[in-house]
Amino acid sequence: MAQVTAVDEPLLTTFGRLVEAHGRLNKQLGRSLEAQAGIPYTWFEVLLRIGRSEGSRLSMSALAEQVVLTSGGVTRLVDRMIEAELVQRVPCPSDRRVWFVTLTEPGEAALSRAATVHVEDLKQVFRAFSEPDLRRLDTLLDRLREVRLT
Amino acid sequence: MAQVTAVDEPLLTTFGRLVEAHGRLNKQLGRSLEAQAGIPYTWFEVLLRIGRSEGSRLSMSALAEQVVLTSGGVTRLVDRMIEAELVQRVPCPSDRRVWFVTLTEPGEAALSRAATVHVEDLKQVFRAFSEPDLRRLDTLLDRLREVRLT
DNA sequence: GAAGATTGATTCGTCAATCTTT
DNA sequence: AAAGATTGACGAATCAATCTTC
Repeated sequence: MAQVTAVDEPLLTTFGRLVEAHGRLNKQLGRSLEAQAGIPYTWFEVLLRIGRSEGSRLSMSALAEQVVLTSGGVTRLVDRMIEAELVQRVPCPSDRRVWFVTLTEPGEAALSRAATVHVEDLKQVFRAFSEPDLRRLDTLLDRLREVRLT
Repeated sequence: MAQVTAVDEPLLTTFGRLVEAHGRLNKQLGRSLEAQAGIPYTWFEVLLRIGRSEGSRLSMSALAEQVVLTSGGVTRLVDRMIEAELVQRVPCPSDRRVWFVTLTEPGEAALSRAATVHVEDLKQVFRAFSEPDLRRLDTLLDRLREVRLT
């Protein structure tokens, strides 16, 4: 009879599948987006998060929180996107430590184009998933993304 | 009446949640693993994949496929782990282009320790999830990780 | 010539330290 | 002193080119 260790725990496999699913999809969808819309997936995330936010603007730290990067990482990411003229830095009038990031005109256009491309890809990815399955997955992931390790 | 664009597509949100859930959990669990077991999550993945494989060995390319990295990325990853004496490169007798990676004695020990730590963390993460929910999530992720974009 | 693996150049994000504003 | 943001030094993965073996 084989010894049972932590290595056999099913939770390990479930989490491994999350990592693998993310890795594979991110790679494939990222390539497709880059090829068809000309921007990396990270940029798309930034454009989308800003586009969906209250007042269409996000502070650097709010953006970092949403895209799950460090503040230093976001500073550099936004630098590159400003270089590409897709976003702008706008000073916050009430707190001079804060910078807002907003979309430029070409930024909005890029968001719209990239979203169209990405949605088509996602339809393919989820082709074989039923509506109830999709809703279940969405709900489970929504709960999962809120989890904090104490 | 607001205009409906691709930006409003629910699939976009579902995939965004996958990315966010992965990002958050990976960051937290990675820190915990590094702090308590002394190895990065990527190393744990490598150890686990090898430990679970037929004959407890994997070729470089099989490893790359499983951990979703490029072959160049895996070469460097394995280099670091050899440096730390957790794995070994073993030549394939029947095909001299191929190198197998196997666990060393300390590698097996590290796998076992890290798995224990990681499983405890995962129990916390999934604390609020019922057994049926866990099974559903596992099944959905398993299907998702197989998807290939045509 | 194709497959497996490695290497050089580059890119992107992290960490820790720093600067400014509150 | 704490919070928001940026910077220098560094680590880890990618891509494209290369080498070896099939």
